[in-house]
Amino acid sequence: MATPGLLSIKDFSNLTRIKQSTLRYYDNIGLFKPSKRGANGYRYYSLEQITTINLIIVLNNLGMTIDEINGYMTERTPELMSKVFLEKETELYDQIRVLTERFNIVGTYRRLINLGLFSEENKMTVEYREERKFSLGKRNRFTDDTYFSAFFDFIETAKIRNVDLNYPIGGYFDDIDDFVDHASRPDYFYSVDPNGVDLRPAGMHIVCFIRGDYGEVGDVATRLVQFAKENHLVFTGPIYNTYVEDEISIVDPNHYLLEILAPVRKEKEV
Amino acid sequence: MATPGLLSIKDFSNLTRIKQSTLRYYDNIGLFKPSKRGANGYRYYSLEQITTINLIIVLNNLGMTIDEINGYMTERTPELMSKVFLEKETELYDQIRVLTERFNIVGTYRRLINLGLFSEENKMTVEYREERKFSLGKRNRFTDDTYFSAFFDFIETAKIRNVDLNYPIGGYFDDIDDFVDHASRPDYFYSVDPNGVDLRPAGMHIVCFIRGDYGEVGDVATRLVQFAKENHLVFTGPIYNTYVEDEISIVDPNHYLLEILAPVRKEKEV
DNA sequence: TTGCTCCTCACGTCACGTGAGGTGGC
DNA sequence: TTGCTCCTCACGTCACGTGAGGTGGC
Repeated sequence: MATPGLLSIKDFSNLTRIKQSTLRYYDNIGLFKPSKRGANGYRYYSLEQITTINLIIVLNNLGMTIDEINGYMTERTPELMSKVFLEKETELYDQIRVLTERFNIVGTYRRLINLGLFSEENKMTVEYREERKFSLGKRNRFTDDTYFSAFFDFIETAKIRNVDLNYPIGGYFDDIDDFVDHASRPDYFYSVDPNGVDLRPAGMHIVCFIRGDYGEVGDVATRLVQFAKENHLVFTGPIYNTYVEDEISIVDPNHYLLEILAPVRKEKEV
Repeated sequence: MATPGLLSIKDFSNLTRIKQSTLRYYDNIGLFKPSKRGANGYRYYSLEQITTINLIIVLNNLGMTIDEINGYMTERTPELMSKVFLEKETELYDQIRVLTERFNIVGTYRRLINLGLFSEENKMTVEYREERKFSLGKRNRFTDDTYFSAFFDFIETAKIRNVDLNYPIGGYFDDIDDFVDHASRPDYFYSVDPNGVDLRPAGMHIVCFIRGDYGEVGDVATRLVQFAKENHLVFTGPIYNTYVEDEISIVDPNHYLLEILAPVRKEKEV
């Protein structure tokens, strides 16, 4: 400290934990200038400037731009700041919602991937599955030969129907007959959104994992029927096809991993 | 659609809701190229490219940089992505915590400002106040004439003691005697952190608002004692000085608004 | 000719961080 | 002379968005 009460840029930087480069930058743009300049151009800051820089740091920490902060440097009243802060709260709330949504998305993908990693392919088993929420799209209409025609519709109407496309996507068949009849053309597409409005109830399911591109399921539908017959099981609900490994985790489209879930109960003995 | 199954940049942009400028940018940097270029340089995208761009969008929405995404375009396995996603979840969780903290900070300032807006200055009243959390700093030692010497210590040790400096700051006196004795030199500074480890209990308080710069409280301490005497009140705890309007909402330092709280109970009748 | 779609190229953005090259006082 | 602190200036960053100026086909 050369002059009493005045701090060099180094001391002021250490005290406030603001980088020297930032202090120079704020000086250059006119946001926050040192109270004195030495003959050699050195910057000197006064103790009183701590409250000013604190204002800047707090507003900056609240996510305000330099421009906004600059505006409040000369003109701020309790009434105005109360209003501004209320708006900031709304903004922050929205940002938190977006990040929470992302958090759910990564978690959903990760859990599906792990499900695939711990499963055996092509083997049919009967397992208890907990309930899961999801979001059905509109009913599919395949207007031409391609799988895409209905898929486009799903994508295009997703926003209107509040279906979040960031989650993995699955195919839904009203019943086993539909699945046997047109296994590569689901009656609906759906998004595996854990906050969706539709519900897959808990219960026993035939579970089978198979590999292939979208819509390629081979003869799994008839094998499903066969397996049910052999094990005295009756189908009790829609068929769920969920890609637990899709383009997100697999490079080669021919190796996506599909989980097929068919809710069942035991045949009643006569 | 000139070529069957191929989409112009406009159509592809509309379908995927990705801006044309973004598609051109992704092409330029080599992240995502159209499957064909016309003789005139026009870009044409195939339907199959939707899954690829979906991968990019999803990873982008998860907050990954273009560089990270580029890395995963050629090399990704379920095992790797499961690991990466777990790390992303941690990152996102931290970001959510930061934003939640900011949300609390703006809310705290706003509520203090509103408190000031609805209060009358210089008037003493007795009011019930709910409990509030806060964070005490270390005990103050004023090594020279200035208010700053102790304040610096508070700021410098804040990080070590986990005291969040983004919240408004107040002064704390062990009892009314200390306040009368050295009203502009609190025994402690504290941060009005709603997640702090210290607690101001609920109860009746003498409340008074006065205006002035930091540490300028005039004769309010003796007036407090006088008021208590007249109203047969006994002081039962520490004195809390909170700046409800500080540099954050007031330009002129001589007009900060200070709230003084003194917990009291009625004198027992003999 | 007009309108539409598409192209390339260059520059702007936001809040700094970094590094080169140089100065001044002990 | 060496080491330290400070200075200015210029360029880089990140993921695009914007605008100028021009082309090609109906």
